[in-house]
Amino acid sequence: MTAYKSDFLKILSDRGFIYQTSDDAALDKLFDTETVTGYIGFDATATSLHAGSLIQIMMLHWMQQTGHRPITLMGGGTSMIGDPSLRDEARKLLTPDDIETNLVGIRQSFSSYLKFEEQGGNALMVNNADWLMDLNYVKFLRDVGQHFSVNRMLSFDSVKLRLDREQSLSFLEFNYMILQAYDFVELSKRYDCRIQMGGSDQWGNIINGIDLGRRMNNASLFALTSPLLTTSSGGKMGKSASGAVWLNADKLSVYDFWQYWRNTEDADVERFLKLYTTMPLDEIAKLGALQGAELNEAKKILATEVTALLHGREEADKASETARVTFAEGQTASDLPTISVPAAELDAGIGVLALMVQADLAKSNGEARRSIKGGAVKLNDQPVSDEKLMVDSSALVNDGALKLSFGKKRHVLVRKG
RNA sequence: GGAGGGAUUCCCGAGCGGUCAAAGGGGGCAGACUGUAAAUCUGCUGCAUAUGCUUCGGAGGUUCGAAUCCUCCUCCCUCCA
Repeated sequence: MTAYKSDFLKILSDRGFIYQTSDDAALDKLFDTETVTGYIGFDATATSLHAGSLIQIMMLHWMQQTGHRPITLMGGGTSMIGDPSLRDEARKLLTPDDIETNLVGIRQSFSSYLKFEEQGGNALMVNNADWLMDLNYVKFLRDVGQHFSVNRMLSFDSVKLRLDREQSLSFLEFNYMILQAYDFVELSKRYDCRIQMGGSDQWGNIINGIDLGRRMNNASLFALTSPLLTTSSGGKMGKSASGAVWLNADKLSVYDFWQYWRNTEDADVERFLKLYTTMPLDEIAKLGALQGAELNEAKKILATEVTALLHGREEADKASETARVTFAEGQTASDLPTISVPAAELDAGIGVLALMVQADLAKSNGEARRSIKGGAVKLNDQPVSDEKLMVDSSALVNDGALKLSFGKKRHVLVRKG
């Protein structure tokens, strides 16, 4: 890596965000001398983003921190079509209303990292539905389609892999890269957006946008991609016990979010500190140098810092304290994720299996039953061996709550509600 | 348009009339060991439960009995036009 002069690229490079750029020198100069507008595209297929998108979000964050203007492009238009790659028959298409709801949810987590206009910042959130939905097919083909060579499109990895593996590739999907390229050009026209960032798998698509921009408007556009993140043992980022690591608190409690980062593998701690926190690099180096069990301290800091960025310092500290009480002292902390069971139901007694499901510790009675057989379930720290066990109000020992545990790490408090 | 091949549980992939809720691997979860880590080993991995129910692209049919055979449909792939 060359030594960058611009603050933005220097930080990104030092912290491990950069995989590839389209023109190192020119890009560096651009960021060093101008206020640059850049964007990253996101799906609008769920009401929340998850940890897998966090690296992209952090890039935008740094962009704004170093004086530039980040744009989050929501794929409202492309989400309308639905991703054809998953071939389980006709996935339910998202309605405009669904997408609108999703955008609201997603915006919520973005605002932890970026300052939008109403927060006194210059960040923008735009939706590609604004220009994609009204395209005229013939006009589009003439204006845009003429610039694409199918020969070349076929040579892109995303396409080639599919063809080589004899998997089907719909025409619709084939067109995604064109739409994405068009997005870039449209943004450059509307907002003078100069750079598109994304994961390294997006390289081909971004390059297409650059070419298209040059051909249509003689614009000079840039690409920057980040490495595709996996954990050291090869797992995908953003997955955990209960599924995706959602950013919105209503989909994943702050405590569980904290726990996700707390359980980072040793080998990933330093890398993650650089990518997902804003801590100074020299401090990170110190933490990363810790060995063996001491590394656990670094993991706690990682968890708290990442959580603080998203949910605020106060919430992060609370999660950290809850974890300390739970694990270090073996006590029952009152801030563990909590569910309420109607008083009448609890007085009458409820089966453990049902309770497990209600607490979201099992997806079905069957799964709960199996976990009990496997010795994974504890009630108030006492192993549960009888799947028919009835739980009633007498189990509320800790301050009006009972603690239901699945494995060593997942605990839920049950209260009468 | 012609000829052939294929669609299996989260993924890959066996099965080719009963012993199939369906081999094996991956992934995921739990247990043991640890440091709330990794690696390793073990167990679990359709739903409900006391021998019940719903699964093998879809709809019918043959049979005591079908993921397995037949018919039609849908989608995919390869070769030829």
